[in-house]
This record gives sequence, C-alpha cells and structure tokens, in this order.
Amino acid sequence: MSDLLNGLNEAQRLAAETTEGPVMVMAGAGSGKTRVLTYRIAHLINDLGVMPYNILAVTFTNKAANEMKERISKLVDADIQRMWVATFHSICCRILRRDISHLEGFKSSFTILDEEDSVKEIKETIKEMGLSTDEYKPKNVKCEISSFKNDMKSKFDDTTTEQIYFAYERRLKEENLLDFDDLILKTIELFEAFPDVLHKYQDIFTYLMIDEFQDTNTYQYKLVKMLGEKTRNIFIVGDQDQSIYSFRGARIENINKFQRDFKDTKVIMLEQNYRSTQNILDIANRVIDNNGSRFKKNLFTDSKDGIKPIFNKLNNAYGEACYVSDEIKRLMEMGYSYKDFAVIYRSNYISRNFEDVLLRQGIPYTIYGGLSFFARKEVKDILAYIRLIIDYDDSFSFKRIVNEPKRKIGPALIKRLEDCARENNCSLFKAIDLIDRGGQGYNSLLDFKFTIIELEEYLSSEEHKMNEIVDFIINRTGYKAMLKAEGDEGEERLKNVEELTTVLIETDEMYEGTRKEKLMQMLQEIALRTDADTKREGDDVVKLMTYHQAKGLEYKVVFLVAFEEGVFPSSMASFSERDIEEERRICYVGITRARERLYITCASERMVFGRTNSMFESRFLKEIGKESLEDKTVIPKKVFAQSNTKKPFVPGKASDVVETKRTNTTDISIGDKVNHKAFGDGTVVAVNGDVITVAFGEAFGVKKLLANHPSIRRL
DNA sequence: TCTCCATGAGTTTTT
DNA sequence: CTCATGGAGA
Repeated sequence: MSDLLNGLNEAQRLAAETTEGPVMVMAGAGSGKTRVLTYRIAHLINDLGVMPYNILAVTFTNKAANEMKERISKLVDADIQRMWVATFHSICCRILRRDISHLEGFKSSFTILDEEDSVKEIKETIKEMGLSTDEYKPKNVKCEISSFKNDMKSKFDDTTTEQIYFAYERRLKEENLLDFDDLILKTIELFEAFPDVLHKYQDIFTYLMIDEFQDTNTYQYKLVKMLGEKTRNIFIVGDQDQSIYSFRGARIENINKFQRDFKDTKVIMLEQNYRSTQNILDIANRVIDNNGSRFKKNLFTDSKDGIKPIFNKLNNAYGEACYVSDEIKRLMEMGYSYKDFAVIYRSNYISRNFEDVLLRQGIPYTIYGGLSFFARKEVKDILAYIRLIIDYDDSFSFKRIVNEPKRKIGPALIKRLEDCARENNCSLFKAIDLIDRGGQGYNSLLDFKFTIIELEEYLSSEEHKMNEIVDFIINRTGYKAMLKAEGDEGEERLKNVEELTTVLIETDEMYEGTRKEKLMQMLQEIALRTDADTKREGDDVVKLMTYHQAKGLEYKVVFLVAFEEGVFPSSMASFSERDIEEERRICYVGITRARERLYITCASERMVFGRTNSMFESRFLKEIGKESLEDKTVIPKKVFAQSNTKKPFVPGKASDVVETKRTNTTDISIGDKVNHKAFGDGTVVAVNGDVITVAFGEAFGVKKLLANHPSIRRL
C-alpha cells in the first residue's frame, strides 16, 4: 500500500481506509472532511484498483464537485473524467437524459426550468384554468407545490391548489419540461417503475459517497438508499450542527435513519479542527451548546488561542459598513490581502450598505448571490434563441423570444397560435403555417419564422466559428439594436450577452461532436449551473455573502454583520424553538468560517422597508457571552446595558423612540466647517440625528455622512 | 400594441 | 426604499 494516507490524522485515516460497508463520519466544522473524501477516493483508485467510473460522489454544490475533482486528479494517475462527482440534481439530470424515455411520455431532450420559468408556467396554468392570479398567487402556489414535491407537506391545503398542481404537471409533460424538484422525483419514479434500470446503476456505482449528508431531504435519502442497497458501500459525511437547509426540506433525522436502515454502520468522529484558533472555536462551541436536541461533540484544536474575537455596535447600518471597511484597510496595512476577508450576513438585502461603502472606499469586492449570470433576462433570451434554432418544436423558448425584441406579436396572436397548435397537436412554430393568414402581426410572424430558419442555416454550416454565433443572432434579430437603444443599462446587458460568447468558446472545447451537438449538451447542463460555480475564486477581492453561501468556505478574517434581533435570528424564524435552533446552527456555521480573526457587529438602528427601526442585539450575542468578545463599542455603556435588558424590538413602542433619540447626539450643527479624509473641506448644510449632510464643493458634491465617523473632524 | 405612470407588495436562506 | 405589475391612454 502506498503512503498516500500518511498526511491524515488517525480518525481521518480510519475513515479513508474503511471502504467496505456503510460508514458514517460525523465531521465537525474544519475537521478536514473534504480532505478525507478526496483521499478516500484517491485511495480507492490508487491502492485498491477501483475504476473511477464505479465511484459516485455527491456534493452539495457544483463548485464543491469541481474542486473535489481537481483535488483528486492531483492525487491519482487514472483518468477521472468519467467519475461521477456532482450534486444530486446534476446526477439525476444525467441519469434522466439517458433513461427518462422509459417513462411514458417523457423525452430525453427535456428542458430544465429554473425558478423563474416554473413560476411563469404556473402563472399561465392558473390563467388557463380561469382562476384569479390574485387569489392564487403563482409564487405561493409554486412554493406549495415545491413543498409537496420535497415531502414538506403530504397533501395540499385546498383542492384548487391541488388541481393547479395536476394541470401544471400535465403542462410540463406536454411541453417537455422538468422543474428542479422533478429531477430527483422522476429519477425515483424511473427506478421504481423499472428495476432493471435501477440495477444497471447499482452495478455501476459500487462506491457511494455523500457529502453534507445532514442537508439531504427525504427523496434524496431515498435515492441514496436505492442506489446503495446492493453493494452497501455507502459513505456519508455530515455534521448535524451544520444543517441549515430545512426550509428546503432537509432532514437532520436522515442521520439517525441511516443508522437504523443500515444497522452495521461504522461511526467515525472527526473532532479535531484545523481551521480556527481556540478563541474562535470556544464561542462556536458555546453557541451550539444551546441547542438541546443534539449529540454532544466538542471541537478542539492544537492551534493557539489567537486574537480575541471583536464585537462592535455602531449607530446605524452605514456606520457598521464604515467600521468594517476601516478595519479591512487597517488589516491590509498589517499584511492581509483582500481575498482574506469575508463579510457574512443573514439575508441579501443587508449587503447594500457594504457595497456602497466598499465601492466608495475603493476596496475591490464581489457579491455572491443576486441574479446569477444564467438567470439574467438577456442571457436567457439569447439561449432561448439558440434552443429554438436547434429545435423548432421548443415552444417554451418560442414564446420567450417571439416578441423579444418587439415585433408586434402580442398575446392575442400567441393565443391564436396556441389554439391552433393544440388542435393540430403540433408545435407553435409549425402552427405558423396552419393559422389563418392575415390579421395583426401575421406578417411579422412570418418574418420571425424566416429569421429563425436563416439563423439555423448559419448555425449548421460549420464554416462559421462558434464565437461568431451570438454576434450573428443579436445582429440579425435586432436584439442588439434594442439594447443599444436602451442607453447605459442596455450597454451593461449587451456586455452580458457578449460574455455568452466566452461560454460558447468553452463549449466548443469541452464537448465532442458537431456544432449542434455541442450546443445541445451545453444547453442541457446550463440550468444547473449557478453563479457560485462560475465565480473565480482566485480573485484578490473581499467577498460578500450569506451564511448559506459561506458554508464549506473559510477565510482568515470574517465579519459577521447585522447581529440584530429580526435580522439574525431572522424575524421569519422567531416563532418556534425548532426555527431558532436552525438559526443557531447558521450562527455556528458563520463563526466557524473564520481562521484567524472574527468580528461581530450590529447597528442600533437600521433602515428596513424605507423606515428607520431601532434594533436590539441578537440573542446569540448573549449566548456567545460578551466576556469572550473584545467590545469596541464607543457609545456609552449604560445605553447598552439598558437595551440588553429590554424585550426585542416591537414597532411603535414608546421606549424605542427614547432609545433612538439618545443615540442621536452630535455636536456638529448646520453651518459648521468640517474636514473629511477623502472629500476634503466642506460645509454642513443639514443635520438629521447623527447623519449630517455636507456640501464639499464641485469635485465631490453633497454627501450624507455619519457625524461621528472617524474620517470626519470639525474645523 | 406599446409606453408611461401609479400603486402596491415585499426581503430568509437555494439546488 | 425598490421592484414589479397592471391599468389607462396613444
């Protein structure tokens, strides 16, 4: 046996070497579980001669999958391209592409709907049924259906919603579409209806490995069980304390269920942490200890105590962002680089102040979340063009772009087409030839048809390079002209469209076959690509992200911001102990992202819904214990002590008004001359609480600033 | 059919 | 506050 596994500690090594039978690894944060997984796979291939394609490794994100593949490829000589390392959704997608045609009425060329698309389909379904979209809000219905499909609900609340569900399912089938949830469900359906197909995959995947097992839902677990039942070589890795996806149907209980279903499961604990300092681990342990229903486990480390985590409470959200930005600058001078920092928050809207301030301070950053590249309207439009060009019968794509740019082909005409298509059991594209001639927009429709045919000829002829395709499409269809006419915003969107060219060039190199075949493969996989997968890790920039996005990542310096009741724990989760326990796990995940320095900040007041609210410190601060934090707050301590003893924020309470006034003290008044580090000298033109408005003259104009911000002094 | 304005609704987390 | 949607008018 090689010395491949020498770099592992005893528990890790045991986990990597126990290759046969069911194994469960309880891996605390930072205990090297990814390391164990990669070395285990390398061990299977290198030392035991297992073929890479007999290994199935399920990760939580595509990004994690790619990273793992890369790390494995450095450890083994064998070609691992054919090894299955992917998310549940990607794996199911691949299985369905091969075998879904066994199921009556399904075709392997299905298109995967993203969130937006499926809400759109539901909306049309509701309208078609003659129901009101006010009463049955498409978003809510989608949520209901998704809950049902993820076993979070065993039946629908009312029969109408159930009817919508049935109609939606029928509609998807007719249009050859699957939503995200279907990827898992249809695979199970396929395996149940066709045991032969299941056996085929059972024979292929002789070693199963599931990462982040605590976040699997009922059906994902079922899938694991089905696939692994035969060989029973199932290796699951998880941490009950990091289960943060119950809103999506994840079940921590699957950990226990696994042990019941596979009685001879070997359990291995990884408790040594290699990431954080003792001080950071201490507060992580203290917080999570408040969760009653947990199997006790304590992380320890050999590393030093390190720097005491820092707490700071600022007057408002703007001040909080300024503090974080100042600390980043200060630490940069001590030798850190931008990529060492992460700002982590509970929900996306919190990021705004940080974006503003970082931008103004010239600190480079990227935001995770928001609209992903492939979810952008313009990108989806062009992809829809390509889809339609390759497959005229793709009516879903047809509808998306038939009037984009505007061609005077409105809802009335579409309705005519749809009716005709249904009557003749054909696609919308074919229906163009069958509807009655004439009428509003009929000629535009013919034009559109010829444009698509022309584009198809262009695309088929292999003489044109892949990188010319997008350009040709946007020129020929008038899409480019449309964007050009939109001004600055259009310019931005044009850039996104042009970025697609890069994707096509990648496509050209990545896949085999004719141009069309390559494009088809790209289109089939694109729905599962998320922004995080595309983001370049290596960039030397500060990262802004949610706790959920931060899972599995680590940074030298971590700022956990907006530690306020109602934000974190989220106001949506303050009702049951169950919810609070999940918020606490989120907190635990956040703390354990930090390697060297941890900052926790909050603000006394914050704008929510355009209103300024007084905020109260998160209960998690108390659980962490203020004594284990170095308090940098500059507001008088007694103000704090009071706010600590008060009940959480309730809108309209008199005491809150008093609280707000107290923090509004500033000794700067209208007419004062002030100096700002970056903007130079200016005159105060307005004072509103602790926010002052200063006119700085032509170069910088009028700015709203925090009066007691360190970068401002009165002259 | 398109454009513009008003109104209202909503920010928890995502494959 | 900000975005999306829908209605009215051109």
